[in-house]
Amino acid sequence: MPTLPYEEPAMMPETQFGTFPRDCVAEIRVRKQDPFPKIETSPISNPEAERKPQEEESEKDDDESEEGQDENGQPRRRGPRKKKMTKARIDRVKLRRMEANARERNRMHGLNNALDSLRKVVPCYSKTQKLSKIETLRLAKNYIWALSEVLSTGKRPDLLTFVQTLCKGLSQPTTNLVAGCLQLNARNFIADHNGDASLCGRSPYDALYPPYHSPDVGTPTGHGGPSADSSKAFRSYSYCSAYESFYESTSPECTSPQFDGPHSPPMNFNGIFSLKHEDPGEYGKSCHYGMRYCAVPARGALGQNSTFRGSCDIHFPYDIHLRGQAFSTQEELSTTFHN
DNA sequence: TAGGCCATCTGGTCCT
DNA sequence: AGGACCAGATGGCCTA
Repeated sequence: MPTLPYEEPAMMPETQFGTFPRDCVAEIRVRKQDPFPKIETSPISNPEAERKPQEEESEKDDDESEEGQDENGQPRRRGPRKKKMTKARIDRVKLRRMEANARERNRMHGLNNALDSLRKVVPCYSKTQKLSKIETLRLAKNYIWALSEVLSTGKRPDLLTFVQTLCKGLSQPTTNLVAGCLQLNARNFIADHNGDASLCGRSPYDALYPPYHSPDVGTPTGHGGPSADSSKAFRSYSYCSAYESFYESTSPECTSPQFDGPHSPPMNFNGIFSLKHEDPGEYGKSCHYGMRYCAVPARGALGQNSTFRGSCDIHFPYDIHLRGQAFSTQEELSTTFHN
């Protein structure tokens, strides 16, 4: 339903006051709409605001003032007499509407700023390819979930499972983005229509562990994104070698005895997940972690990862965990995250 | 051109 | 009374 411009709807409060029959809805609306009518009555108590418009007011107000006169022998309109919409009153309504619009704009800007801040602390951040709002929220939720799993287990995480958790419910383009962020071979990382990331195809990883297949792997919907076959944008390289060269250590998946497959991490750690944040502006100063999305194409040779490290401007706790040895205690892990 | 995403306006509702 | 919050409507922009 199209919204009405200021001027005509200036009648709105009047309508709510008396044009409608006195049914329940009308009464409720009358009660809820108090601010407007009361503002309208306020000029009455203000002689200046009231007298001036009467003298120099437009024909509109004249017409309104004549409504109750019944001067032409016409039957008077039913219902309570409408209050005059003087120029001052109209201006007042306009002003309040403009102020409300400005507040609403500021509110939404604040919300967007918060979303931008959120974009910067989730794994995939790019100034050139911003995640949509909904995808940002989904990824953030998955990220928290995945980190909660790290905290709850206190073990070096399974990268694949971590990525799978991150990508749950995300659109295909965002899934590709996350996969790119994490330097996975997109051919081996697709999502089924439920949004659950899956492994398919062959890779050195497959040679060690049976690939995890969703029983229903297909082209995901949403955004008209590329299917698994079309995700050639990502270079094909070994997940393990990438991992190892990137982290200068052996991939846990390549050495761990068993791939457990995806599982659902707990929603939180001990019922509470709190992560003390630095000021966003501090991220660039303190970050020295490697895995970060820098809006650069996936690199085949991740061994030369110095370029990634130097330009880092966000935290990536997952990388914090990967770089170091397995945290011995939950406290140590928490300390790291909180610092 | 259709669909997705976004910003903005707007009126309703709730809260202080 | 006034502000915050919310959701619907609308139009613009972008991309496949």
